[in-house]
Amino acid sequence: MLTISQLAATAGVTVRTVRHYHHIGLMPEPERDASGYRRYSAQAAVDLIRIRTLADAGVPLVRIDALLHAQPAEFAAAITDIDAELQRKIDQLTEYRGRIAELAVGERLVLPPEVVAILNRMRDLGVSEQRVRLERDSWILMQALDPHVMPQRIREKNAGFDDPETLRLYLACDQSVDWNPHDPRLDQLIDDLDAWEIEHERDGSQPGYLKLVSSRISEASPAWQRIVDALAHRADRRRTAGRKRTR
Amino acid sequence: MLTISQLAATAGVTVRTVRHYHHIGLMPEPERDASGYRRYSAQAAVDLIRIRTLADAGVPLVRIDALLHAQPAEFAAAITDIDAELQRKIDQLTEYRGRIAELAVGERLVLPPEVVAILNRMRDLGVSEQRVRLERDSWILMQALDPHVMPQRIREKNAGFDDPETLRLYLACDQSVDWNPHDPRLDQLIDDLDAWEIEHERDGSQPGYLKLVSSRISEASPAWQRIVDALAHRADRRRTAGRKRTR
DNA sequence: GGTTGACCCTGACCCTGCGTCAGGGTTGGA
DNA sequence: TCCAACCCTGACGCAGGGTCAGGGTCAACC
Repeated sequence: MLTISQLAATAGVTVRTVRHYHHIGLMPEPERDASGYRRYSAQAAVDLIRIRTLADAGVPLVRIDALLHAQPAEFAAAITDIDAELQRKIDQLTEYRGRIAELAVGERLVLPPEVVAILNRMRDLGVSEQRVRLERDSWILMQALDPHVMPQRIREKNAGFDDPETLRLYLACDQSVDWNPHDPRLDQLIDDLDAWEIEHERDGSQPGYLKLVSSRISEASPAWQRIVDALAHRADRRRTAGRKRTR
Repeated sequence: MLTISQLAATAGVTVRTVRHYHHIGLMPEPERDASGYRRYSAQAAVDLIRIRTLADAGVPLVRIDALLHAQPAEFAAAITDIDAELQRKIDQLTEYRGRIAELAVGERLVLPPEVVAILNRMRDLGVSEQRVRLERDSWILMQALDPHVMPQRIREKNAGFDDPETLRLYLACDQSVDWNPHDPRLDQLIDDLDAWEIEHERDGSQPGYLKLVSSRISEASPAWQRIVDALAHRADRRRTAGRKRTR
């Protein structure tokens, strides 16, 4: 007769593991001696080794009991099944590795290299780091919520930086971050931006992620909040007027 | 401002996931509205998406917070580390697959083909299925506890089946399973077995696993128990006598 | 016969990353 | 006013054990 630690040593597992198998019903509880110690037969050693053989092959404990009593055909089917499951997990981890490899540094964390290039171009143009982070976050949201517009936006953004007027407005906005919301320079800036939107046929309507973007911009600075609100208001008035005329 | 389900939908996770991240401190709890509902800023959406980008690449949640605030060098180091961990898991699962593939059917579950061949040879010789199972279990124990003697035992076993006297004794033992322990035929059998052990220079001493084997044999039948006990007793007497003579 | 160290027992919490109740309160539209 | 669809907290469950905590037992040695 064996004690629990002898049994465990025989199968190369811990005492805790044996008790765990009793707990989940994978092995029956053996007889106890006078002082309540478990006493195992040699049969138990054989059973435990067979269980471990399966467990060491990655078979989940819940499936082992059925497998030990299965006919060859069922057994083969179950093995095939478990193998497929293992393969699935391997594929999952392999995909993880692929993604991890792409997370090289910093902003590459989420964004494609074209966008990283845009952010670096902004830094070169003297845009504040705060504004660059906001821009980065806008791209993150865009990628999460509306990824198919990314190439288009990337082209537009680069074109904007190539156009002197657009660039001037962009940098002016950047400067205005800590202006007082009632600063008269803001009125001029808003007029210019509104004109820019009309010229570029932006109607100020915002699909999904853009609401989050402008929400973030408003959160960042009172001056910017005023700009966003004013532009939205004007665009809204234009749409209303447009409907009147076409009615 | 976003509700929790809007935030979750934005990042493509469940509401439960967001609450879980609050619980473990990965995301700070946001403001609550008058009725106690969580209210999220657009910033929270960005943060959650960045978290999920890492989580979707297999980064454990506990490590994400540090990673989000890491410098590029630390970040790269951590990524390398996590990648190694993923590779380790993949290797583990791949080894599982290899083992699973070897678990073709029934006795192949644990035993090398030579042993399976021995078991089949026993069946062909007319040995009872009970005895075959006992034999199989003996090999299982041997493989677990003393694997390096396997080739030797396999040769001995096959040699035994090639020898008519050994084979006769083997089959006689098999027959005796349900004899009464006081059956006079047992006395003769024990004499023959003892003689066989002397001739083959077996001294009846038992290393590790053999104790378990004979323990299992004894458990299986009272007649066998008597055989095991009698042989052990005689071998013991011989050893004592041997020591006396050599003293 | 007392001590010491190695065992044994049960019960319970810990890890991961959430899913899934249970048992409520809130909101917004028909 | 009612109903569906939200929201809240709290708790258990999963796989496979690890790791205390707080005790009892056994064997050997002094």
